[in-house]
Amino acid sequence: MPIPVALVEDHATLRQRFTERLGFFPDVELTLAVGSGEALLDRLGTLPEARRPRVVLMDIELPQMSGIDATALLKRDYPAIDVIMLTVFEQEDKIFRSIQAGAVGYLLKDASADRLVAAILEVDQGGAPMSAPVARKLLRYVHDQPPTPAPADDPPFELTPRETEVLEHIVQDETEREMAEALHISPHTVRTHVKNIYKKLHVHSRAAAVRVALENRLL
Amino acid sequence: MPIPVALVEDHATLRQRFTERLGFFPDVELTLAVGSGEALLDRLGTLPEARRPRVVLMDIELPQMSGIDATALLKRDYPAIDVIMLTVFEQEDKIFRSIQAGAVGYLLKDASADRLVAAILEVDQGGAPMSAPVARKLLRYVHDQPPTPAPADDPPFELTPRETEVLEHIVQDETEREMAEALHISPHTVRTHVKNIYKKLHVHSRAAAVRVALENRLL
DNA sequence: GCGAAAATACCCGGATCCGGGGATGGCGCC
DNA sequence: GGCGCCATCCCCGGATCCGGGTATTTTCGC
Repeated sequence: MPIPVALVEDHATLRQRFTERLGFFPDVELTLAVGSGEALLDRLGTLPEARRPRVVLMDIELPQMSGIDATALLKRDYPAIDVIMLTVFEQEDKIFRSIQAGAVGYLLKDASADRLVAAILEVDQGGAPMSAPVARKLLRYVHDQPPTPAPADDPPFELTPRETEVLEHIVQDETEREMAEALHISPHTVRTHVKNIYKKLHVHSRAAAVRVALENRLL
Repeated sequence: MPIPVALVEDHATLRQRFTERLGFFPDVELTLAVGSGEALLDRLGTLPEARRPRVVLMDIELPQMSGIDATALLKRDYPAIDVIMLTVFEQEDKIFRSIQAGAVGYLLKDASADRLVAAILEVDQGGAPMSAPVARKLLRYVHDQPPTPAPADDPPFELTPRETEVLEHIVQDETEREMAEALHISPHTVRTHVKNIYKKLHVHSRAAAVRVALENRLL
């Protein structure tokens, strides 16, 4: 049973080209090709569920309603339908807005027919086709987000309970004398704890220790 | 010229298996295989830049220092080296923590040798190899984040461009003398910039400055 | 009871940081 | 031309940090 696919592309000649390119593949069937997001939503409203596409190829640059806005509305009303964005070239801000609108794939318009069909199949099977640069951008986005807290059971950098306590005071920017008073121990003891912490974190200064602590959510 | 690759895997038999599997491919060369994150960092410290690996295959489950912690330290000290995480099965929380530690690839340990080498080549060319489920998880993460706000026109804490530059070097844990050399200015100049930065961030030490910079994402 | 790890404490000398202040020149704006 | 801001440079003295070690006691699991 071929996967029913819809295409949203405002240029008629390009719609024709896509129709021809997909026509040679038995695994997919272009059952709908429209020129705008509005038209897609209108048509979907008239189709019974069995006749709806499972995957939509959505041009990101559409007149009036953008492909991103159309994707958001589509996913709102038909969450089971997967959307692959089509664009001429990759723009980072639009990649993220597409994904946040609910697209699960992102392809260049001039991708080969093989590539297109492979993407449709991958999406239909729960994947998320994207080019290498797009994947790297996603990683960078996740990397730049605030750190995801680690499960508490994972002992971070093998710090002992007392070392963790000292590290907390380091992050609070206390001097070693102040730490000693707060913990009721000798400043010499604090010094030794600090040296051991530095060794475990592979750092050579309290500023670096603070950074590792915050970046790895040790506290 | 084959890509120099390092492997961090605590089980000797698995290290041997990886060595054998990669041995048949002329595009990559396993130049280093160690049993722990600590050992990797130690070895890297003794290697000149030309002899360092370009890609590291990092077992996520390592005794003592975890693969994630090792990745964070590795990226801090050797940002040009790419890391591919190896795991037995995909755990969502570790995927994200791996990426936030700086990994750019994520593979199952039982991936075929072809898949492994393809991933190494992809990473080396700026890609981010991942399985379909992992890609879908990334998309879901991005989708679930609050919409990305436009960058504020207001510079945070009113730091001047030069002060921001100095702050970056502070976060990199350089001494004031090192900063002076890097920026081609006098250490006295760096000192004045540092004092001005402290005043604007309302802190009294570089550790506190690092903390404010990281917590407020000033860089 | 034993061994290992953790916690504690101490010393030394060098390096760096910190905060107080001062100064000059360039640049853009009024 | 004057003003304010930015970037630059300098000096001083005190405080703190850092890394090299060493040692003893306490705690905990076996």
